[in-house]
Amino acid sequence: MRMFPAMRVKISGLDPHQQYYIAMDIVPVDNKRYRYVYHSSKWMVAGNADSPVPPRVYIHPDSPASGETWMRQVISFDKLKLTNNELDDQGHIILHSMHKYQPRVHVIRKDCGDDLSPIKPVPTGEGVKAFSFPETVFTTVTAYQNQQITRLKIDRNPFAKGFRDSGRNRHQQCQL
Amino acid sequence: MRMFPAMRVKISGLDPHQQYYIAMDIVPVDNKRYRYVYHSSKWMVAGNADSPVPPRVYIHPDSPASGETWMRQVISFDKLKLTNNELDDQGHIILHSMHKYQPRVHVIRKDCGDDLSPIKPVPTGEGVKAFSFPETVFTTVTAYQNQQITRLKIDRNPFAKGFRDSGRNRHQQCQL
DNA sequence: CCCTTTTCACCTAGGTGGTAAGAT
DNA sequence: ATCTTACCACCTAGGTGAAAAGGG
Repeated sequence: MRMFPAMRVKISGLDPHQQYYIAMDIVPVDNKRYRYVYHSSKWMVAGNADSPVPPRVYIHPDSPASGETWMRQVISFDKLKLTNNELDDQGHIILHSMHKYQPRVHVIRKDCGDDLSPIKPVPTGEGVKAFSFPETVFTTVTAYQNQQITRLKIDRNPFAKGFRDSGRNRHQQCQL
Repeated sequence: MRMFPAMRVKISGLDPHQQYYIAMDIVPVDNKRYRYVYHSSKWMVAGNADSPVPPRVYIHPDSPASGETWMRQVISFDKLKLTNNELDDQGHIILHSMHKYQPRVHVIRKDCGDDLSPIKPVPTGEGVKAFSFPETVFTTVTAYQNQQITRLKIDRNPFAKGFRDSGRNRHQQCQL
């Protein structure tokens, strides 16, 4: 499934005439598993993290493009897909439920991206830079723990419009 | 709007490790305008062609890719879009209605595709080859002239499924 | 007990030909 | 008279949270 809200970034300082790949991966914040304590509305440590999963990378679909192209637009990662299926073969990013994660944005000069692949770790070294934003750390769930999150999603995600204005007309049907 | 059925090609003889763009353009077959004569079920010349339109090229969305990748798959042009609006700014291919056209497939070695653009003619010369298939010539219309074409489209295009099995249940509605 | 999966109605987004109205 | 456009019901394709069912 997709992330919502999606990560969106603006980039400056690229060489306008150089080609780049932009990619995202998602790394564990710590070595812990969490549970949500309802009465205190807090995430609490609930043991050690599950075993690591295969590394996956989301390569932004506009890649490769020139620095000029990347800098002209807001770069959105709304098509990135997550799964908790460790055997996934769709190229989705694999995460454990009930763990804390940090998304990272990678800017990769085209000549350094030869072994860039959705199923290999992001290359490191010359011509590759990584950026992460602490305010984007999140905790994975399979069911919402927090009504404020549910409200945010229903109010802001266009695909959830069916749950706004909820009471009326929702269960009427027509048998022809 | 899209073409249906779409052009689909298989390519062989590429260098597996060379990168290529694949593109399509659509060129006039002759300098004539046509009309359909119903009683004889034939297209007849009905004057000279309208004035030329801005050149457009559909660059296959998998471009660029290696010869190996291109040769492994059937290459479909089903996302290509046509319009009769000469002022189109969506990058669609512009055609006159009631004219005869021939689609062409272009194979462009990556290093020869530097000035490849949806709004410029396909480059020619070394590293660029064009292919056309006479059986794919077609005549443009804004309304179908021929019931066999209508039937083919309804029977084969998944989006037209609503017109199959036509009589039953089509006009029932439910007023809540 | 708590977490996960499945199924559902309800959306977004957009591709069909029919039909009636519009244009030349 | 003939071609074109705008609108419509009906599809495909797939993204929502709720609720029920499943699982350790």
